[in-house]
Amino acid sequence: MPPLNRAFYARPTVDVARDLLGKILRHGRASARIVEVEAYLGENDAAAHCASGLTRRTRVIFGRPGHAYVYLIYGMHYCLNIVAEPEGVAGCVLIRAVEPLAGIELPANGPGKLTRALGITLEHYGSDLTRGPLTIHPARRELEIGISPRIGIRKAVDLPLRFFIRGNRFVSKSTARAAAHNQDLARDVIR
DNA sequence: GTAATGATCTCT
DNA sequence: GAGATCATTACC
Repeated sequence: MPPLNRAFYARPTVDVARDLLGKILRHGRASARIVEVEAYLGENDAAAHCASGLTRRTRVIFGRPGHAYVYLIYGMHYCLNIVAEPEGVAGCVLIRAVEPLAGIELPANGPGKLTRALGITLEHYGSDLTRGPLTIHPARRELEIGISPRIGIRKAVDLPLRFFIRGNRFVSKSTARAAAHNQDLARDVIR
């Protein structure tokens, strides 16, 4: 199965985030199903790294869609993001949790854990997801999507920009907690 | 130059 | 509720 093409990523960040759920993330022999993501918009989103404009660290977010934005947080955890929106428009999707399918021995239910489990580091910064070594592949499957506010941030905490697969046990613990508080939001179903 | 600050996780 | 631990940012 070929990787998702550029057009998939060149859409509004929220659409890309929701559609990434259930897709297969591959790195070398390791593969995992994406079960939890968060959308980070450009301007108007105070919680996003790219909110304060174009810097050296955030330049890929403004670049071509379908590339990886990797950064180090708290001095010890790498986080994997997928660049969305057409070139020139800021927007990215944070992969928060994946379900290990093959070639993975470590737990991957959290942004810091999944990068360690998949061997993702800063050298994947700006990597093209349509070419590899890091790729995302389609997977047709019916999903029940839950929506909740993002967590682990200080600003714009109330925006419902987190998407996850309901009932999947690999969704991170803190998401489940946030969802319990927002049952009216977590009721969306797509196919 | 230098200093403060996190899209976190684990253990106590 | 603290600690691990460092790239990026903002401000001298």
